[in-house]
Parts: sequence; C-alpha cells; structure tokens
Amino acid sequence: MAKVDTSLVAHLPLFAGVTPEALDEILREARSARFPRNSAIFEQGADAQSFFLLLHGHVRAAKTTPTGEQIVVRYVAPGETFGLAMAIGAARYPATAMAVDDSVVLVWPTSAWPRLVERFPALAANTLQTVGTRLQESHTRILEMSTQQVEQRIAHALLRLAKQSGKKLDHGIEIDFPIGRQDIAQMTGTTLHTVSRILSGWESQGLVESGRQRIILREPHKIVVLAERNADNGAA
Amino acid sequence: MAKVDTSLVAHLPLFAGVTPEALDEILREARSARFPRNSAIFEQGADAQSFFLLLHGHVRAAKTTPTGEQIVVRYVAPGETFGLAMAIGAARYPATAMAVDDSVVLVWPTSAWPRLVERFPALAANTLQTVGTRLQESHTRILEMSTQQVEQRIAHALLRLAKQSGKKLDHGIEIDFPIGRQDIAQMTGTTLHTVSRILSGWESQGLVESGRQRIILREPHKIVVLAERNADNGAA
DNA sequence: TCTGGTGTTTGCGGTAGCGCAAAACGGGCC
DNA sequence: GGCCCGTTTTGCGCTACCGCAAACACCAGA
Repeated sequence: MAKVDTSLVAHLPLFAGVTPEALDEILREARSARFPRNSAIFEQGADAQSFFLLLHGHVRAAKTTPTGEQIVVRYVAPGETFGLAMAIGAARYPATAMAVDDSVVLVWPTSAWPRLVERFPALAANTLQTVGTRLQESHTRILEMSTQQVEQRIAHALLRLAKQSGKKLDHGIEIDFPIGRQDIAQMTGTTLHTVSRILSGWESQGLVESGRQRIILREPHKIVVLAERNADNGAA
Repeated sequence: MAKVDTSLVAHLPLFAGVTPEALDEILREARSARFPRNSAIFEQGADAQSFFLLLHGHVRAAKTTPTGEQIVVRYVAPGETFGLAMAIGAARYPATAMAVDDSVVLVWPTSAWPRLVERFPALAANTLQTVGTRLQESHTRILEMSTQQVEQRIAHALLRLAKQSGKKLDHGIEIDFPIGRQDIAQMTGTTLHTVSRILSGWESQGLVESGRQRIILREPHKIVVLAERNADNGAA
C-alpha cells in the first residue's frame, strides 16, 4: 500500500472538516496509481469498481453515443475527484476517463464508499457540494449551447480551461495540457473544422497563439469580450 | 405548523433509510404551502431561504440569461425536491421556479439543512444520489444537443415528459400539465417555430395530437423510433 | 535525414433551422 | 354570444454551420 503524504491533500474540498486522524484513515484505504499519457483509466459501461482523486496530470472524461460520437464531459484537474459512479448509485461508469498527460491518482475501491461515508459523514456533504457545483456548471453549459453561437461557446470554453488549468506566461495564459481542435469541438458541440476556422481567425487578430495540441490565450481580456457579446452587437 | 401525513412521503427516495420517528422530526421543521398556477415559487438570483419538496402539481425550473433568453432546466414532478441551492453551497437560487399547475409543496428553511444533515446523515447521502442522477441526465442532454438534430431532441424530450408525468389514455399518453411550444423549445434548444412545425408534421402522421398547452402522444412507440434514428437513416 | 501518421487548415457547396412577419386559432371573460 | 389576448401555425428568405475532400504542417520513430 502506497504511503501518501496527508499534507498534500488535506486542504482539498473533499476533506473539509475532516480531522487529520480521520484523513489518515481514509487515505489508508486508497492506493495510488500512475497512468501514462493517453491511457484509459476506465471505460464507459465498465463495472464501477473504483473512484479516484487526481493528484498530478490531467484527465479527460468523455461520453460516447451508441453511434460513436463523443462529447467531453469535463477535464479533471489535480485535486478533483472523478469516477464517482457510486454517488449516483450507478453500477457502471457513465463515461470514459483517459489521462491526457502522465497522471497520478489515488484509487479507492467503490466498496469502501459506504463505510467511509458512515464513519465520516463530512465526506458525503463535501461530495454533495462538489456534485452540485458540477450540476450547475452543466446547466450553464446547456444554457450556452441553447442561446449562444459557436464562437462565443468556444471563447467560454477556453476561458474556463484557462481558469482551471492555465499556466500564466509573460504575456498570456497557456492551457497546460495537450488539447486538440477536436477536443474543443466536443466541449462546445461543434466540429473540429469550425473550431479550426475560428481559432485561425483569432490567431490572425493576435488573440491566441496555437499549434498542434497547444493553445495560448494572448489576449484573455479581449476573448472575454468575445464571450460576452451577444449575437447582434458583433459589428459595433 | 401544518400537520403532514408521514405515510405520504415515507417512501420517497429522499427519506430512504430514515426511521419513522426521524421522519416525523424532519417534517416538523417544514411547513406546507400552496402555489396557484403560474405563480413564482422563487426567482433566480434571490436569497435561497428555503428548499422544497413537491407534493402535488408541477413546477418548472428555468434559467435566464442576462439578455432575457430562458431555458427549462427541468420539470419537477410530485415527490421530487427542488431549490436545493444549499446543496451546492450557493447563497442564491441559480434558477427560477414556477408552478405550472396548482401546486402544494413542503418548505424547509435553508438554515435547517445543516442541522438535519448532522442528525440524519442519510439525508445527505440520499440527496447526493438525487443530485448525481440529475447531473447524469444533464450530461445526456448535452450529448443530445451536441449530436442530434432538433426532431430527435424533441422526440426525446416528449418521451421523457411522458415517462415522468404522463397520464395513460385508452390510446396514447397525455402529458398531464400545461406545456406550450415555447416550453418544449426551451427544453431542446430550439425555437417555438421549429417545434410547431415538427409537431404539425407529426400530427399529420397521427403520431401526436396536440393543442393549446396540451400534448398527447398517440404513437409513443413510433416516436421512440424517431428519437433513436440517426441523421442519415431518415429516408430509408 | 527521411518517412508515416496524426493533427490542422482551408475551400466549396449544401442545408437545417433561425428570424421576421402575418394570419389563424381558441379559450376565457364580460 | 361576442370580444380580446395569448398561443399556434405557416410562409419565405437567409445564414451560420456542417460535411466532404484535399492540401498542409508537424512530430516521432526508424
């Protein structure tokens, strides 16, 4: 069993209100695991045998249709939990999780959850908070997809990524894990072609700088303006 | 304080694993309230002072953009909770709730939640389950909006409503609360015009029968087929 | 250094669905 | 019964975006 430094995770929202001793006990139930870039952590539809806390790296959660199309549910940043199928009482994972960067995770067996929750009710309360926040974000995303056009949705998506996983540069913010046009398309409900066209446009205006699996927001402020302007005040 | 018959609510998922005595104690903290059709229960952005359990009627939760567009987050059926802003640690309601039919609700002050959860941890666990399920439904909706076209999305939306709040008829299923074209548009990310056109088409094929704020699915089975067929096998 | 493969760019139609506008409908209320 | 108002229907043009296809760039590995 891996020894985990409690000080690294003690401040996480998941463990709010949990005493150091309790935290130690919780962590003793976990093991840690490493996933290299582009390896699957679990597959949609598979038995939900574990749940996870990401320590290092980045994980992409995606949902696939029967016909093979995918959407990105979210990108998981270090410190966040994922694979919480048991939270919704599901026996199978509703999405596929894949490491987009070399990643390190803590892994608990799903079977440990009921016991942990019983001993440490704060875990349930904290998880409820997390899931509730995600639900709200999800609604915001639906709202955007319903009311905004593609360019604004892409702007929002990139700004969110920058906020969650942005690396500050001298001039601009870089999204610090590999992400392609197709991924952005799957976050915003469009196609990689359209994403490419729009990013090209932005690039020629100096708003972004991008390449293979790489995006830098050079003018985050101007992108915020793009994101917030509504359909008709485009050419003001 | 209203006396509530515990037997009416004891079987609800929210109260799973809660003893009758505990249930009684929980209900003592609530009052009941009546909202006539088309009255607001709470407004988006208002102080989240209460949370609710719907006993009778139907409630529409909708989110509004700064520019005034709306989407329907969900329709609440009897037995479901809503207005759980505290679950996500939010001080304000993220959406507007409105009774679409004369409705009766149980109301708890938000301030009672922490105490209840502490005394009855099962409440948090059950709520986590509920919120988790909603999150998953939300993801499904995003998936649909990303990959399906309007006709299929409307088919799915109506089938979901029929399942949740359908009244069985001799021949077909009626959605048993008032719902207009605009509402369906706001559930599916389209316009009332397009909804109207599609329902007209279906009506001429005998799939549905509809009128002012009223929809009957006459051939649910055929609508399922519509919902499941993908873009290119339309004219097979 | 060359070479294969994956990711990206760009052009060019085609079209699903939007937006506006106007008419028809229908139900409630006096 | 007749009037008024909110809902629904339908026509018509338009455009944002998709879908296909081909060229292009870049990285990894031989």
